[in-house]
Amino acid sequence: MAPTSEILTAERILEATEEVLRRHGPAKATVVDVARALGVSHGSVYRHFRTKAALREAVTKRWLDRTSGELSGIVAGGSAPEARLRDWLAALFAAKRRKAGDDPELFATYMVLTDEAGTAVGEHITDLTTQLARIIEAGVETGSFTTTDPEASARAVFQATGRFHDPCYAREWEQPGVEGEFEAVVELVVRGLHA
Amino acid sequence: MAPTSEILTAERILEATEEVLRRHGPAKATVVDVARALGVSHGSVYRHFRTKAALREAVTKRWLDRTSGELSGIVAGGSAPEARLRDWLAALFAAKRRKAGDDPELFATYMVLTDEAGTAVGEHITDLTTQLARIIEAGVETGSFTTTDPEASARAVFQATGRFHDPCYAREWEQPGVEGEFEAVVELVVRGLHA
DNA sequence: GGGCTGACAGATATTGAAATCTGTCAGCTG
DNA sequence: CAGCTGACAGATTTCAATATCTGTCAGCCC
Repeated sequence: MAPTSEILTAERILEATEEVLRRHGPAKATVVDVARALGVSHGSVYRHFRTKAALREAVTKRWLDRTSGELSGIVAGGSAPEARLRDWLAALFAAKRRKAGDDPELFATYMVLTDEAGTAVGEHITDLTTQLARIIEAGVETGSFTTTDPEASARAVFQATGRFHDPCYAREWEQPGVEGEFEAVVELVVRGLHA
Repeated sequence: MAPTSEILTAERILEATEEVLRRHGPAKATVVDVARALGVSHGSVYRHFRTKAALREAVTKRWLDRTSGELSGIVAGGSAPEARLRDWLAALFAAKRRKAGDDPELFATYMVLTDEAGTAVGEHITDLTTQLARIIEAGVETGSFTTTDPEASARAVFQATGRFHDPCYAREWEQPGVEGEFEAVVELVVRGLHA
């Protein structure tokens, strides 16, 4: 519509794609829509992204990266490792719950996108478990935690708390009692990490 | 087709429905199909089940009950509570993995059914966590486990191991390394239950 | 010439008319 | 008369014709 006279860049295409996805949803968002929103022909979009799938994956990756960025601050924090672990898990839960609760439709859109995405989700999970591993390593050094393999423990902790961050459980995050369930699982897991 | 001369009973309808679901899948299985398989008119089916949804829910309930039945034997076993807990979790994982791996289409069918089912799934989960609570109570008595609320701990253990029994993870149960991941989570959880 | 356009072929999605299904019930049948 | 049938109304699903989209590319424009 508004033929913005700026140069067409991958970044601008990604922004427009996010907007189109927000408006139309994952099923009806077409690259023609994206091109129209940018005031260019759809051929130009294909100059920056080989396929529609690649474009969607790039949008997904951006979204996922924003989420891990929100958490990375906690890893370096100065508090005791056990408190940091609890904080990190609580922050992950809170972030996911907020995203799912504030705009359920957009969240559903990204659930569809992450299902399509090839490597992006795997990389995101690796990213998060690596953050977890750093915290656990710190705990091993201070003697709070005991484990022979912090990476493996990090994966176990991540998987054990899946109910509170895996999107497939999103609809249960608003039910009464989840807070308590979250506390109970975190308690179990933290105790399991101790000597 | 073959007009079995026996009396039409809810049980026979449920069996025929399972067969029709196995053959046609959840989307294309109609109550007309079920009636045809039994050699009766579809009106007769409605004499035993008020709606198609009620019929499907009854089939789902039967299937779920068969699964919990398989596990209940372990709860009463004579071994040490910790070993019993490990056995029970391993048996749950093995049972789910077998069902999903042997006949993926049928498993997918039941995933659709359980999504529709109203209370049946919740009751099934309550059933399983109650079994878990019995084992944990036994462990508290022998001093192996420490917890103020075995029911709550049972729910936490069940949720923490969700990745290895929740159908939404079924596709990951065949990937290499799951065994190890399962062991790691069970280890974490069992340690968390200790004093 | 680097970046963009727009027409094109094949694949995918939409649409609306026709077919099938669900749930009911008056009446048949043994 | 208890249990079953089959025709019916409204809801849902199928199917095929039609429209739109994806991905390519020769050529245009700045």
